[in-house]
Amino acid sequence: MTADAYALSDSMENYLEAILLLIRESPVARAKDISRHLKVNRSSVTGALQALSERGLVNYEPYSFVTLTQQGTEIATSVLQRHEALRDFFVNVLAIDGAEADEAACRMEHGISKSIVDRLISFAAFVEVCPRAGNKWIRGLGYQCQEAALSSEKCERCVSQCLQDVKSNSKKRNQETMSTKLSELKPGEKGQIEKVAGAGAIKRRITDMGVIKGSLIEVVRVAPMGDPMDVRIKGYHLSLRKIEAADITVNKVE
Amino acid sequence: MTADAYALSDSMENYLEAILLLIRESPVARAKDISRHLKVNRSSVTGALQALSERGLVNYEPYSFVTLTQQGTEIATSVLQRHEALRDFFVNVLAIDGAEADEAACRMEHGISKSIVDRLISFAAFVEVCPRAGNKWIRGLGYQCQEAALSSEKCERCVSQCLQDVKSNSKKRNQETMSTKLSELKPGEKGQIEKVAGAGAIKRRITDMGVIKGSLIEVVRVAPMGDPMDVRIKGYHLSLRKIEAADITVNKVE
DNA sequence: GTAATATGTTTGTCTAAACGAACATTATAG
DNA sequence: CTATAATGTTCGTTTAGACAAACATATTAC
Repeated sequence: MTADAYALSDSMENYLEAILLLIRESPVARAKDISRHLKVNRSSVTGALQALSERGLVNYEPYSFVTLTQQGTEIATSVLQRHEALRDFFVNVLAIDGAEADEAACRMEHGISKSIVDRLISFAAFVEVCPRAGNKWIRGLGYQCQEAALSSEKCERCVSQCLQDVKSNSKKRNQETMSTKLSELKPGEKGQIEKVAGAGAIKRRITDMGVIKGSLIEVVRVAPMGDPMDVRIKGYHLSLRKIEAADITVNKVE
Repeated sequence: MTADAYALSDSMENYLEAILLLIRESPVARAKDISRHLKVNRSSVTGALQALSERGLVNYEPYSFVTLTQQGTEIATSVLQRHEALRDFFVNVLAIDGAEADEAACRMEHGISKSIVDRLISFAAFVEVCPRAGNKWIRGLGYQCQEAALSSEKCERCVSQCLQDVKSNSKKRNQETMSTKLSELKPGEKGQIEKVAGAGAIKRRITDMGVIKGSLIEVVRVAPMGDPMDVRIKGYHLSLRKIEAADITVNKVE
C-alpha cells in the first residue's frame, strides 16, 4: 500500500470536485480553470495537484493537462453527490434560493455521511415525486402550518387540502402520463424509472448506483442529435448514448 | 473597533461551543475539560483561549477559569443552535441514530447559514408536532413510499392512511390535552406555546428568539424542587425559574 | 519562426492549528 | 505545612494550506 487511503482534507476534496466538474464540461482540466473555479492562486493549484498525484488520485505531469484516476473519479463523484444531495434538498424541500443553497452545500458537503446523504436523497425525491401539485405539498404543510402557529385545526385543513391535491393531480396524471422512453425526454424533464431493459453494461452501471424501480431520473443535457445525453440520478451524473437511453422506460413526472 | 469581527474559524467555533456546554453543566469551564471534550492537547487549549481572548470572546486570565463574554456567548449559542437544528433534523426527520447524527452535526454545523437553520427548525418542529401518531407520518411517507418504488397508488394509500392517523390522533388529543403550565411538564416532555404572560424580562427573552404562538418548547432538566428548569426552544437553551415557567401556557405534545 | 502573451511552476514566506516536552502554578494528601 | 499530583503554560516543531514574486514553458499573433 504505497499511497495510503487516509481521509482527504476538505481542501483536497474541493480540488477533486472542481476537476470533475471541469472535465465534464470540456474534456480537459487546466490549472487556470481550477484556479478560477476555486478562487485560489495558480501556485496553490500546482501544489494540490502534486499532493493528489502522490496519493494516486490524479494523473499529473508538469505543464500538461490533468485527468482523474479511477480512484480519484470515485472520490470526486462521491463529493459531488453529497453536494447535490444537499443542494437539491435545500432548494426542493426547504425552498432556499439556488445560489445560497449552492454556497451552503459547498461548505457542508465534506462532513456529511453516506447514510445521511442516502436519506436526504430519498426524502427529496419523495417530496418531488409523490405530492405533485407543483411541489407545494410539503412546503405548504411545513411553512403554512408554521405560520399559522401550528394550530391543529389549520393543520388538518392543510393536510386535507393537500390530500385533495394529490388525488386530483394523480387522477390527471394517470390519464395523461404513460410509460415513455428516457430518450424521449428533453433537458430539465424528469421521470421515475419503470424498467431498465437492454444489455449488461449500462444496466449494471445504473443498478450499481442503488437505483430501483421508481427512482427519479432527470435529463440534464442532450447533445445535438440526441446523442449522448447527460442524466442525473440519485445525485450521480451519467452520460448515456441514445440507444442506451431508449432501453430505459420511465414515467414522466411534472 | 479593536477586536475585529472577522469570521471565526471552525476550530474557534468549536472551542466556544465546548465552553458553553461545559459552563452549562458546571458553573466553570476548566482547560482540562475543554481539552477532553474536544480531544485536543492541553497546550492547544491555552493557545485557543489566548486567541479568543484577543478577540474579546472569552474572559481569560492565566491559571484561572474561563467564562464567555457577552459576544462570545452569542456566537457560542448560535453555533450550538446550528448543531442542534441539524441533529434534531437528522434524528426526528431522517431517523438517523443519535450518535451518528451528533457526529455529522459537529462536522456540518460551521457552514450552515441562518436561513437554512431557520427552515430546518420549522420543518423538524412541524414534523414533530403536526403528524402525531408517533412521528410516523413523514417517515412513513418518505421511506415506505420510497421502498414501494413510489408507485402512485401506494403513495396515495399512504397519504390516506396518514391523514386518518392525523385525524383520529388529533381528535384524541383534543379530548385529552388541555392548556397547562410549562412548570407542570417533566423532563423530556414537550409542548406548544399557547401564551406567554408575566413580566417583561422573560417575555422579552423568549420573544426575542422569534418564538411565536405554537412554537415547540421542550423541558430538558428540572432541578430538585422544580426550580430552576432548563428548556429548549428553537434550538436555544434557556434556564427558567419556576415562577417564570408558570407564566407560560403550553399545549402538551406526545 | 520569433516576439509577446498566457499559463504553469518553483521558491520562499506566512498563518492557523496542532503536538510534546519542559517548566510553572495550583490543589490535595499526609 | 510540605511533598506530590494534577492542571495550565511556554517553547520549539510540525503540517497543511495559501500567497506573491520570479522563473519556465506553451500558445498565439504577426
